[in-house]
Amino acid sequence: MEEINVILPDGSVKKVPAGTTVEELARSIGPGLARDAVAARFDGRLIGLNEPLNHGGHITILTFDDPEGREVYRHSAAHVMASAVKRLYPDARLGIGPAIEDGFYYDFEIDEPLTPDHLERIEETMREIVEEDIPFECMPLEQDEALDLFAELDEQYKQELIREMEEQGVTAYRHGEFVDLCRGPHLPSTGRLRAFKLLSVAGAYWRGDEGRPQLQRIYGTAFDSQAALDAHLERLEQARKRDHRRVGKTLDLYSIHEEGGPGLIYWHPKGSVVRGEIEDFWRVAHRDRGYDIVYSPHIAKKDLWATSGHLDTFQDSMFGAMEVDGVEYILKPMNCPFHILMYKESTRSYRDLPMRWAEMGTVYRYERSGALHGLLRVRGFTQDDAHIFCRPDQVEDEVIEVVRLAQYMLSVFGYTDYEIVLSVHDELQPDKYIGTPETWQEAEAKLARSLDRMGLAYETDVGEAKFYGPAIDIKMLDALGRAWQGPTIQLDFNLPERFDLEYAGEDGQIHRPVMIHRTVLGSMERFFGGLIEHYGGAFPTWLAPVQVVVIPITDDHLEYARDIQRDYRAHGIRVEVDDRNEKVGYKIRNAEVEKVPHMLVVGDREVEAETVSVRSRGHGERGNMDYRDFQSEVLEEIENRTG
RNA sequence: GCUGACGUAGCUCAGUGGUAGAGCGCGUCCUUGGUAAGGACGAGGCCACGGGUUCAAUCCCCGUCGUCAGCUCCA
Repeated sequence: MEEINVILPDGSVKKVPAGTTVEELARSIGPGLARDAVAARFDGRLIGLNEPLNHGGHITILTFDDPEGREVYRHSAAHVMASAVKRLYPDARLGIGPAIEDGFYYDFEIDEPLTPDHLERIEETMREIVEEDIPFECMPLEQDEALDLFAELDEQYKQELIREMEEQGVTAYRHGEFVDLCRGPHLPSTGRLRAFKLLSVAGAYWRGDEGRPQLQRIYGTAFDSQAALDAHLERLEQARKRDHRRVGKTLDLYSIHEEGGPGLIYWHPKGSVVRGEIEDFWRVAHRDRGYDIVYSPHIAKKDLWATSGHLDTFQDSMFGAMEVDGVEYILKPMNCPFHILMYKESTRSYRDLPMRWAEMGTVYRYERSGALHGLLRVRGFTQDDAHIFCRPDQVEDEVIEVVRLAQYMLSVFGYTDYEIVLSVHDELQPDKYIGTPETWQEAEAKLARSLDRMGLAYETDVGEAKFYGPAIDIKMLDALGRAWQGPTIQLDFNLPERFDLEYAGEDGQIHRPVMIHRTVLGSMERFFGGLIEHYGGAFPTWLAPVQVVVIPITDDHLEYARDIQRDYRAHGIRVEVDDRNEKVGYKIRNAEVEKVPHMLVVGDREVEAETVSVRSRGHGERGNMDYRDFQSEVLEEIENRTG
């Protein structure tokens, strides 16, 4: 038989008979690999384990540890789920069912609404299908054959997909009685699935279009071992424990009230301390970088929003008008027109530019009720906004300075990793934007050049630009590796045009300035929500609502405890005395649960020696220290924002 | 906004067609205890709101509001 050479990832060459399957190849390399293999990449093409190798080439055998292997594995799990659903609900119509990050989903049209009980039954049926170990078979079909097949199966959504396919021929995959339109590849058989779980069910519009039918989407996940699945579920549980809505409640940071209206945040004293610290820090950081800090009103006449273009492109997000003296006013959804009015207050010279105006500006936006989410998606929020008015030749440098500021601010809050996205306009949806194609291209090019000059890697997202200009969006990764929308830097040639902004150039002529809209934290609400989860509620000392708790052992030590409180407080430390009639252990537990950074236990020994017995979050008992020495330590920790 | 689930004490949650329970928290008292929960007693509920069915509704049905999981949309 003819022999072929397959080249493995390490460069070694393996000689095998032509027609050897990937699985056989894996077995010849080692039993471990044979056991874990799920698919392979052969000369750039993703193939299944059953596929015979008919010619030589480069091969990488993929396991669950490879992202692509994971995708194949979970996609097969989605098929198994779909076949289970069809067994239980033969009338169910199939939508699509891809693998996604951390799992998979499948969309179905089923008359009966699915509940968690249904999921259990589906999961049970999936286990049966896995037990039956049914082989996955690939079926290459011509377009019209496929159409006939799915017409016969009464799968209208699949038919729609086939009709829109441009390439010649399609493939379907079959296991047992179940057939699905699918590019593949798949696991060799259903028995290869080792661990899976269905997680939730929710509505999802067919093809993401609100105007089309809503299907029922079942989410699930699959892993190559029960242990890995358990670990993943444990991670979900850990994330749930950090949920800012839960932590915000237990730590008494903020609330939302049905009586007051959804999406409106009430900052409690403790949450307000954190916010105040963030704002103080923010102000200093901005003044240091040449920003002026301004304030502006909350409402303005409707005409202003017509001039800015908000009425045309942002109206769906704006609260309705209120009438004052026969004139309509609108609650501000953005701060920019206000800063623009201030800019126009006097004639500006090129010497004045750049002008950097920053404002903690509270804005209101109408968000659809289903979009609201804790602190992350609200209807009233305070942006750490700023507008930089500059000359065209200053844009790139200004953008770079903003990115640097953002990097600095994020690092202070412990966000060391982030992803940068260049959000550009979508030429196919011109009515989403104001301005001409030329100005858009110029603006997008300037942003890209700034990033290039900094040597920063970024992705480009088409259609993610604001209505007035493109943006650099920075997504910060938190302690659990999740991405949060953070700083955004938006370039705007359009509003200066609409408001006819001017400055006198060195040449004595009138010129048009450029505006940079930017936030480095986003909004106080969203940033705070992210921060709560990032730290799991255990704020570093400089942000902690209570920095030190003094714990007297008995009432005899109360006076000393209060002396310490007075002294620490006079030095600006947020310190409380736990004077309740409880035992030390109880008070310590309480302070631990509230994630107070430092506890000072004081009893006879401490009163005698003017010391404190220190217990710090994450360190446990640290022994006795002079109370003034420890105070210096805390002050240093706050000053340096460590700890 | 859409689909589904949910809404019971301050919080987390049980529960039943015959007007309600636990733990934590809160209050009072006892206790003065050395590094993650001492004990006793007590207060606290229009069972989200509005209709309907029923002799009787917290429970069943409808609607409204809100929350949650998503979809869609965003700082």
